Amino acid sequence: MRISTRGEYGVRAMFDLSLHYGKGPIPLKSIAERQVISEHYLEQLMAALRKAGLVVSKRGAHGGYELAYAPAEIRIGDIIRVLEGPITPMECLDNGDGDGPYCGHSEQCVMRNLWKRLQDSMEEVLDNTTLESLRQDALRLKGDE
Amino acid sequence: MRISTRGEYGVRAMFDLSLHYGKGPIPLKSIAERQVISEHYLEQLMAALRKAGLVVSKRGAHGGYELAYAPAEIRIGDIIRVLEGPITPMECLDNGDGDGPYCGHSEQCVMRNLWKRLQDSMEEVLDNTTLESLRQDALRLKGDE
DNA sequence: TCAATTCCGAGTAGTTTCCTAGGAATTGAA
DNA sequence: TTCAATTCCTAGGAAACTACTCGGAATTGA
Repeated sequence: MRISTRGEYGVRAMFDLSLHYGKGPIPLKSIAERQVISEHYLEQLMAALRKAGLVVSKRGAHGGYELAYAPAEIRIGDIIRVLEGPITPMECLDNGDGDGPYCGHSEQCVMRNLWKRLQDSMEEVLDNTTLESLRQDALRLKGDE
Repeated sequence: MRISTRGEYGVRAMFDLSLHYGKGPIPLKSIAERQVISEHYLEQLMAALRKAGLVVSKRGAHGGYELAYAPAEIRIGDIIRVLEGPITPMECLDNGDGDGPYCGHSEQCVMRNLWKRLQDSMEEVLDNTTLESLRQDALRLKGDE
């Protein structure tokens, strides 16, 4: 039931980008330094996020990455799905058809309903939190200091 | 973000036991057959559940396992915690102290709050569902057929 | 005594995780 | 034109984890 470093680092990096949104491309190196993440590893995560269309990149000198949309448009769930795969506690919830080995048993449906409720509650949190809401949280926290 | 077969099988086995609650010990072999789970593997899971006090066992002929408490007393979260470890999307939420490498940064707290909300929503589902509620669901489903 | 059962520890193939390594391609600036 | 800064790409690899299997000892009721 853990989010791996892929998801964790990915969200941290995207949050970092959201703090620099509108200031042009941010080099991966600086993100990696601020967030204390292996540069080469983060590179792979950014590649996935780029292919998914969540960030855009610019190569060469003064290149880097920036968010493809405003922070308010990017949900944490979107990031997690790219880096960790579907948000689901159980595989059978994923492939629309109920083709697990035991599906069709009433018992199985009871289980499926349970896992579905869990999935829904997870997605509710992750899809109702955007990079912008995190940014607001951070501003508020800073103000409280 | 997946529950492994340990958690899945464990919940299925415990649900199976709840359907036979009060009828004396149920041999592991019959649970494994009904649930189509490897006997030896399930044995290991039951050992963990026994050590955690969720089931009691009886050895020898006519032995088997039964729930240590009434189905209404056993939460799915209890089972998952025994078999999968703490229900938490991020390790830093687990060890009470915030001793991760980045804790203390306001940024880190923003992340921590996010993961905490996710954890809470997961625990809410898992701890508000008991074996008894699953049993009721199953009865209702059966009645609808 | 025997068959059914739990209990226990070891081993293992395959997958996943979290990286590291090295270099090609692109770009802006001096 | 050159050079440094950057993204992009592929490959590899150690360690941990997952989902088991195997074999046998101990216990118990008939």
